[in-house]
Amino acid sequence: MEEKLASLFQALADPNRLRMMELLRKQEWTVGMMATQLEISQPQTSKHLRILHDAGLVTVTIDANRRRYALKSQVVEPLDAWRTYLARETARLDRLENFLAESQREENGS
Amino acid sequence: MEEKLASLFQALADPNRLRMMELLRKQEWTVGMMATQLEISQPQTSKHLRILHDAGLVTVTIDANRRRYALKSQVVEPLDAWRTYLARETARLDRLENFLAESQREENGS
DNA sequence: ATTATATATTCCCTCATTAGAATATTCGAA
DNA sequence: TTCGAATATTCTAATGAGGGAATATATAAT
Repeated sequence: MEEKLASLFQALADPNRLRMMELLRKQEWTVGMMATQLEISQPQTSKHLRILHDAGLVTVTIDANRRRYALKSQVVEPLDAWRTYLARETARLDRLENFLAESQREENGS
Repeated sequence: MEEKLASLFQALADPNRLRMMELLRKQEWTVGMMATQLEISQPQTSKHLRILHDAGLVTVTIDANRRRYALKSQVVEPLDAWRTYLARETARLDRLENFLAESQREENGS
């Protein structure tokens, strides 16, 4: 089990692939569309999509000489869970920084 | 944001570190305890725990010359979300396999 | 049949990651 | 202050991942 979960996280552990996942939340994408949107090369786009597909995170529909990639619906929830977590942590850190900045100002008596 | 999330997943994208996370769900652990439990070397244990700590997934309490590592409570939920997802997917695949095996038997008329 | 388009794959290079071994650091105990 | 236990760090070798360029494959259009 640990192995499988590790592969999953490995597939997600790349900024470009996460950007792809984000785009895929909204709609299906062909390789060319994605490459244009993300401003990365077509081969890179294909490679990253293959990794996501191998990890079972996306589906492919072959449509003539195009491939339409789509997000597996089951992935949305766990992905959101992490995004929520990260958003909360970031907010928490921001509040901490503000607090520390306040304390600093108070020390200076300004 | 993508960058931060990618680092998070990167930290989790290792079987040993996931085993650590699993152990940490139950209780706090010192480095030595974990090394023994997981049967990996002390330096490796320290290194992996450092990665988890740098990613903000665990906390450390310095206690004389020991360190007690604990899971940050906020990570339990998103981690569980993925485990649930994986369990469901595995179950789904198992059912599919069973179905295909059945179909095969029917074809043979046995 | 030939050509153009969309996508995938391969090769190569570079950089990151992992594990093991050895060493350094920290702290309590004697 | 010296010793031992617990932990961290460094060094090195092996493996893996990501990007660019070139090439291969598949399909539609002519």
